Amino acid sequence: MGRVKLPISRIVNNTNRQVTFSKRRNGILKKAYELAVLCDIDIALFMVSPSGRISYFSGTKRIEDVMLQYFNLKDEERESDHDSEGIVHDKEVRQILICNDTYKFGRERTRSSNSNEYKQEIMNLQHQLEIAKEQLRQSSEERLSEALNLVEKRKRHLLTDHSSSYQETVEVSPQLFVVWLVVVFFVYDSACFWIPYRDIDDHFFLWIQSTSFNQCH
Amino acid sequence: MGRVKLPISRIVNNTNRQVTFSKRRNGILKKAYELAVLCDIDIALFMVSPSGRISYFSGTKRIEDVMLQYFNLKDEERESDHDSEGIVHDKEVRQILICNDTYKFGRERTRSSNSNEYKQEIMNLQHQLEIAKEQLRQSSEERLSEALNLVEKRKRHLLTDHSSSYQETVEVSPQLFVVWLVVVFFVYDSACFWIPYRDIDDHFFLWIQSTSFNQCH
DNA sequence: TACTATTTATAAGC
DNA sequence: GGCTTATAAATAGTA
Repeated sequence: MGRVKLPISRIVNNTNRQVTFSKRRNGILKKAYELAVLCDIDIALFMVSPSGRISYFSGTKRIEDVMLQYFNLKDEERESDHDSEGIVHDKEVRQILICNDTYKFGRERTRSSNSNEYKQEIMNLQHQLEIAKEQLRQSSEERLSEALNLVEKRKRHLLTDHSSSYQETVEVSPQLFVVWLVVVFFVYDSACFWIPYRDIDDHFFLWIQSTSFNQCH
Repeated sequence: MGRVKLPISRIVNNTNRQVTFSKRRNGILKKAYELAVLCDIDIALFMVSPSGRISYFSGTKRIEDVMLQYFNLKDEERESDHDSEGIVHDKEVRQILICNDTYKFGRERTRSSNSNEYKQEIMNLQHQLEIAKEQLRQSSEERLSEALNLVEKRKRHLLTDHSSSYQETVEVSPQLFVVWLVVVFFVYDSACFWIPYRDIDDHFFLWIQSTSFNQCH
C-alpha cells in the first residue's frame, strides 16, 4: 500500500529500509493483536530490527497447551498430524506448568552465573518459591501431575540427551543445537520478556565444542 | 477492511471466526514474509488456529547471525574488546567470540543493573512471596495462582531488562502469559529457525502456494 | 471459492 | 520520530 507499489525485495536504501521496518512493524503487530483477539487464538510474533532491537507480540490463550501438544507430538517423532486431544486444559495444570518452567530456567541461570549478592537473594526467593510450588503441585490431580511430568521429561530430553544423540545421524537428521525458551509475561499492566541466557550459553558452548564450525562456512 | 468496520473483539459466531482466521492468517503470514524480505530482518511468527492447527513463518536468515548480532549489541553497551563486524565471518574467531560474549553477557546483566532498583525489587519480591505463602496456607488455588504470577512477574523484572515498547498492547489484554518454544537446527552449513510442529519450510511452501504470493512475481 | 464495497495499511513527502 | 495524502492491500459480507 502506498503511493507506489513496492516490489518485495530488500530495500537498498538504509534509511528507507529502517522507516519501512518501523511502519510495517507496527502494522504487523496490530495485525497480530487483532488476529489474537478476533479469532481468540494463540499467536507469537518475534522480530529483530535491522538495528538489532527485538520486538515481539504474543497472544493470550493456552500456550501451555500448545507446549503440551508439542511435547507429545515430539514423542511421536513428528510422523503424523495426530491431534492431541486428551490434553489437560485445567487451570491448575497451566499454573504448575508455568511456574515450573519459569522456576527451572531461572534457577539454572542463577546457579551457573557468577556469585552476586542480588542473585543470591533471588536464588533464595526462588527456593522459597519452589517450596510453595511443590505444595501447589501436591494439591493437584494425578493426571495433572502426569502432564507436568511429561513436559519435564520432554524438556530434559530436549535440553540434554537430544543434542548428542542427533549428532550421530547428522547426515540424515538436523542437529539439534539449542532449545530456546522465550517466556513472555503479561501481568496486569506490565510486560516482562525473559530469555534464559544461561541455557543458551550452555547449549551454544556444547554445540561449539562438539561440532564446532568445521561443517559451517 | 471490508464491507463494515469490524470491532476488535472476539467473533462469537464460530464459522465467522474460523473464516476470519483463515483470511487474516494468510494476511499476516504475507506481511511477515514481506517484512522479512523488504527490511532484511529476522522474524518468527507462530499461530495456533481455533481448531488447534499450527501456522508459522520465520525468516531465512541464519539464526547464529541473529544471536551474534544480539550478543554483539549487548557487548557494545559496555566497552567492547572486539571488532565484531570483522570477526563475524571467520569461523575460528567467531567461535571464541560467541563463547566469550555469551559468557560475559551472563555476568554483565547483573553488573549493569541499578543497585537500588535491584534491592527495591528484591524487597518487593520478598513481600509478594510472603503474600503467596499466606495464600498458600489458605489453600486458595485461585488467589495462589495470581500471587505466584505476581511473584514471577517481579522476578522477571529483576532478572531481565524490562521492555516497555508494547505497553499499549498489554493494556488491552492484561493477565496474559505465553511460553514460546523455539528450536534452532543446524543442518550442515545452514541453520533453520524452527518452531514446534513440522518443518518450517513445509509451512512456508504451503503458504506460498496457498496465497497470491506467486502472482506478485 | 470468488467477488466487491469498504476499510486499513503504508510509501512518499513534509 | 510524527502528520498528511494518494494509493495499494487486506478483508467482511455476500453469491
